[in-house]
Amino acid sequence: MLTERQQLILGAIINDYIRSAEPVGSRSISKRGDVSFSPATIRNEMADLEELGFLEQPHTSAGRVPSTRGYRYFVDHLMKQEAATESELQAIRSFLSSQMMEAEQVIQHAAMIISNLTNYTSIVLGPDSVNQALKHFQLVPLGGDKAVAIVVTNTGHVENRTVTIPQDLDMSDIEQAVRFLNEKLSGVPLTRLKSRLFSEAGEEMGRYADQCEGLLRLIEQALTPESDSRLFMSGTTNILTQPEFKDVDKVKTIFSLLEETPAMLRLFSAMPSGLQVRIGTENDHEAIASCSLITASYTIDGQQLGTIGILGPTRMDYGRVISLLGVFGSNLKLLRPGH
Amino acid sequence: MLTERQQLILGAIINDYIRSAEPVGSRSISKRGDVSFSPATIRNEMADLEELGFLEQPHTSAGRVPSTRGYRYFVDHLMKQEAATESELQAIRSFLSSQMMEAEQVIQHAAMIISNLTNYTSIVLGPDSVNQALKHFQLVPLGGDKAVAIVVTNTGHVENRTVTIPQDLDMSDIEQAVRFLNEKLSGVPLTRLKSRLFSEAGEEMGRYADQCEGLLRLIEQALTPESDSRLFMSGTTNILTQPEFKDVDKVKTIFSLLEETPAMLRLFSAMPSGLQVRIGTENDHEAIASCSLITASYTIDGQQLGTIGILGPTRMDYGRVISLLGVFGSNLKLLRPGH
DNA sequence: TGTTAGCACTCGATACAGTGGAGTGCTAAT
DNA sequence: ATTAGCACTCCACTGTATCGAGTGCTAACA
Repeated sequence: MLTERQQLILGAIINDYIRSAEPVGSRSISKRGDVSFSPATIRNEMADLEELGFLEQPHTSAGRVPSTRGYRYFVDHLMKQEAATESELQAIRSFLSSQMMEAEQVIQHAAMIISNLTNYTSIVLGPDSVNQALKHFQLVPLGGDKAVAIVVTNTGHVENRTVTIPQDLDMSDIEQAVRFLNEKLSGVPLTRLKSRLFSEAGEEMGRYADQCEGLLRLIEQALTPESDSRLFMSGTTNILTQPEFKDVDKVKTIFSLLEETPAMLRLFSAMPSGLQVRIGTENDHEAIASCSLITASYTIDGQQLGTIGILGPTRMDYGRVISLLGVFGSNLKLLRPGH
Repeated sequence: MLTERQQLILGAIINDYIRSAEPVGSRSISKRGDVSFSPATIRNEMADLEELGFLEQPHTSAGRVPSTRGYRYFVDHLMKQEAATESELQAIRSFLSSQMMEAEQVIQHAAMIISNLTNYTSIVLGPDSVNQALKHFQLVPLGGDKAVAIVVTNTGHVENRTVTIPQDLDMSDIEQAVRFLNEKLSGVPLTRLKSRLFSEAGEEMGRYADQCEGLLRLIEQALTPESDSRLFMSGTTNILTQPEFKDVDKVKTIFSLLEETPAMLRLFSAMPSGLQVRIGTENDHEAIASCSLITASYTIDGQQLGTIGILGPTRMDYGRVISLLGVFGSNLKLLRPGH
């Protein structure tokens, strides 16, 4: 529906704006090598593009700025993806295949690298509990009536919490229960863990005594995952380097959103899997109405493990970020989770 | 060395400035109930106080602002500590004695509360490895040649890292080694762990085979603690609400310091134990030359476990923060670490 | 008919002078 | 020793003028 020339001009404007962060005028577009029309012609097209909703004018005598719709069109049709240099991509890829660490850590480090390369903020959402299975469970007594409960999942993720042991429980009973758990529940998805715990326990119940009550509650408590541990961010201060955020108040609203774990989880759960771009007001959250969020889900052996997201101003370098995130698109060959 | 009246006036000025964040003039001091002198008299005293280095003047016709030295005198001699309400203190105290969680978590939550109450940033430095002993060590195989190494200390702190198992190692050998470790090294301070590992292993060496080489290196790797895990912060964005930090560049330098773990560790290690106040340029780090850092070490059963710090502008409410941190001064009755 | 040169116009950014007021330092009176 | 009075300083604010980048429109042009 846009003419060739309109596309050319729209693309030129957005590319310029991404670089300069300042409204771009007809003159500067005309001086570019790739658009060989006079400023007047370009002005006409700009007026049309504005009428169509792709551009906006901060005030009458200023240049044009892309609108959310403009960016959207750009991302969908115009953008060149080869904006990331091959050496950058190689650096991340080699890092991902280095196999030095646990999957989650590798992803987090990779996100950190991207955040450094792009000067945007990166957010990693760890594996959903649906996609993790119990690998190992352990209770380490700490003296007194406290113990540390440790849950290791098949992705190598370790979660721990301190629990209080009811006084009427015997240590040997607990040890037996833990051994039983590891035997029977290893490999069970975290989400099903509790129901399986109760059903399995029910069968054995007859044999063991009735203090199982307290024991069960203890274990249930120990198995409840903390939701914040799924979120990992890096480069949050990069936001401060972006010229559009030199106003402290804007920064504050964004930061408070980032700090609010449940809101972030909601935000991410609204993103479908695969590579996804949410531009400005397309995000349901007002605090980031002037930001864009690009997410990519990463999978290992076909199993969707989590999501990595890049948050930056709407004027963000979409091509670059998308090609960088593309590294995660193909099935990663990281530490293979035990089946 | 300061006269009674000078102290009164200095105190009044600093208290006013802490509230208003704006240079305070002789008139406003004179109008306060507690200082019954005319503006002229106060002006004279102010000029003297400035000459002595306790006050500063942003420009000729402005009011006075406390200098680092002024704050120092205030903290050492003038400040009233009862600035925190008893109900606030009680809230924290009851929280600390709730015994619901592991010591470290309790401290972190308490720090969070203080940070919310004061609108400053709180930083918790976890137990030094000198003060932690091994409680339990475990290797959980993950499939492939990876395993998660888990170290539990007597403070209930859990640390984990993923390690690669050399192919030539037998699983049963590893299990035996882990059992051996838990028997022989439980209770050994983390700092001595490695040397003890080698000495103990040396004795047993004769009996076991010579693949100990790889095994030892594996365990050594697993026992090396991550230094970042000792730092915990909350309320970092509170900095943005302080009027002195409406300049983004200042905020940026502070944030980058906060993100730089080693620098933060250095900063904290420069603070002696007990309650400590570092005002403005007294901090060795330029980035926080306009900030004050108040730290308190917390001890449990006489054992120094870590440090809690509050970072705010030099114009911070010292009395309030110090009295809030005072809660940690007395020996805490938290989860008692196993002896 | 599509393109472009020309021109009047708009409007933010910048610079500058003027004003008001908060605050000071000094002096003289109490 | 204290304070009232006063001249002085200097920032913050306001209004005005200017500049220039950029626009929209019209008329000429290929």
